[in-house]
Amino acid sequence: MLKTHDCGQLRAADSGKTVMLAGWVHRRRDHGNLIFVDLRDRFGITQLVFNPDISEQTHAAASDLHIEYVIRVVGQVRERPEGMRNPDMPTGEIEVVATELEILNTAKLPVFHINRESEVDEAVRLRYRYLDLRRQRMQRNLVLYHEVTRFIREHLSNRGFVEIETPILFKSTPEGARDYVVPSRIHPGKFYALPQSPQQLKQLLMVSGFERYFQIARCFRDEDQRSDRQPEFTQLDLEMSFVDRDDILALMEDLLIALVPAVSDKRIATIPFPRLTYAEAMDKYGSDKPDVRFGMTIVDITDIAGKTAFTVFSSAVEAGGRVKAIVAPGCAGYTRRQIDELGQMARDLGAKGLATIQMRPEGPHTPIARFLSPEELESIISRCGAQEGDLVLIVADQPKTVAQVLGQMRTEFGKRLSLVDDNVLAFAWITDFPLLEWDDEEQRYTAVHHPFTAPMDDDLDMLESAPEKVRAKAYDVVANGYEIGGGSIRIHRRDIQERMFAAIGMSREAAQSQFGHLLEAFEFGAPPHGGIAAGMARLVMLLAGEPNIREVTAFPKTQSAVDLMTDAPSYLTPRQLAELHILVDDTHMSNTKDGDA
RNA sequence: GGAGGCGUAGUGUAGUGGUCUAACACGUCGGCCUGUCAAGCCGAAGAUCGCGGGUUCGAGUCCCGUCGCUUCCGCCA
Repeated sequence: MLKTHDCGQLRAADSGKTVMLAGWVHRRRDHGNLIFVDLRDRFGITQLVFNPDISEQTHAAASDLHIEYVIRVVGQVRERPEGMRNPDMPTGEIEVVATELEILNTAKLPVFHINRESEVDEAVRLRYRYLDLRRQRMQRNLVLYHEVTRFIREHLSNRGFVEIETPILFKSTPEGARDYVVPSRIHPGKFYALPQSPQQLKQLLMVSGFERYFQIARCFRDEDQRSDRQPEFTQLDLEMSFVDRDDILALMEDLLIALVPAVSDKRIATIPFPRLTYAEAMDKYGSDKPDVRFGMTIVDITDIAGKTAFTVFSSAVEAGGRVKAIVAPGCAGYTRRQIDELGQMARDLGAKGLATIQMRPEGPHTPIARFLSPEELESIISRCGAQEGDLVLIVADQPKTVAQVLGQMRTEFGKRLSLVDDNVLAFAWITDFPLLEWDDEEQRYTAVHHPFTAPMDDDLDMLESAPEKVRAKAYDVVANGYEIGGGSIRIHRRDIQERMFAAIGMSREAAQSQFGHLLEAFEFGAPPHGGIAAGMARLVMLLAGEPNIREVTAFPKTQSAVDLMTDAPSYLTPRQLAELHILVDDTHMSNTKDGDA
């Protein structure tokens, strides 16, 4: 080892010891004679002192040090003189008086500040990610990620779970997300697909009798990015046999309740986690991943509004729509311009318009006053529970649109009015999802969750007659407006799985060629089973209080799925393409003969 | 595929049609300095204002296009 101690380790009790430290020059304070160097390694920072009275040669060498040089130092630990201790740093009571200095490597000037937490353009950070990862924020976040992973592995291992790896080169299935594919050299024209999740394989492991499986699993989905979505990501994936829904929920809830205090200072809002059905969540929060840290729930005023003379309301109700409202506390004083901006936001979200009631001291003010009787207005206000000083926002439309608009506006006001506490994690379960939904584009039903999700027993006989009414044994765990994980009890019988494939418009032949292995496995004694998968980065992002998952990902890709550091994806050489039996359109070839190579 | 935001020295910002011959902070370089810890003081260098085109007597500033990053919608079994 080039060091006897790390830079976060030495204390007053170590004074007098001769030590060897190695790391990066974090800062240098050159007083001409005395030189102070803050030496940084992964574990902390220790102050070095170079004094010409101790070693003239070493002091002269220290004059040539620059930021981020990699050095090794030999010296004596010394308690700092009274009044010169730094209570803000763990090693602040000591310093190391350097007697020897070796420059292990020089460093170009970093393109951004490594020794301060200043904002830097993210493209620059990603281009030089190895430098960005030296900074405190990323060091802290990646260590947290590791702690979360380690905790989960121990927690589940202690409960009889076995971690089993499943292949990354797998089979393409057209259901679900777009696949990332890998050409086969040995089998011209054939492709592997990278797994979107280990779903089928973990179900097969249940057929194999492992009973309790988990995996910290890499997954790949070729869809557009979001602040909480990367093209490749990691899931905590788990599956259990001989369980029902509440067993999975209890396991996951126990895990999260134990995890949060073990790795963070965040407080869990409510234990046990609240449970909402999908219908309740959409009704009250306008979202299937509601932020339940604050109220402002959506109020249904369809019965009152539908009878008014305001045709926007009544015609929406006649068309099968709903009229709903949220109450923004303390916003009655909004200016005309602010109200107009809210109206524009509502239209941008898909509403035809936005009705408002400003609860002013002199009485309710609303642009639609002339369409409402005083009793109707009073009735709406009373239903919403609006008080003086509040602002009521009303949207009339099809249920889906109303939920979308008011749900998003609720989220906006949650931020705007600081109703959300960043130190709180408000977990909740969303249950009773619909099994299927109609897809206009494809002109068929598609699985809301995935086609292996079991229908509720009571709804099974509607699978063919009223597919949209069938509820699934599916559940999501959400926190602070993010979907943290989702799972279900699975189908474990061939006949029901075949009916499910038929319900999503899949022919027997297609089912056989794509999922024949699974159908066949179900005939060899598949136990009842179910599981859940949770996005690791989303969870760590919330634990770290970060605004996106790139901040907890070592080497993330940009929104256009590019790695700015390596420039992946890149062109292949003609020789590589030939070997893979791939013809690429001239317009999509590199203009250099050797591709990117 | 669509909508919005951003792009000015190494980094972060200011500049919203006319001494902008582009300012400030941090950093960098040179000098001084033996107790600093975001060290201090003095001085200096450093920017074809993302790229291309247009409007104008005049464009960092307005318009069009394009590229990059980002947020959201679609998409994400």
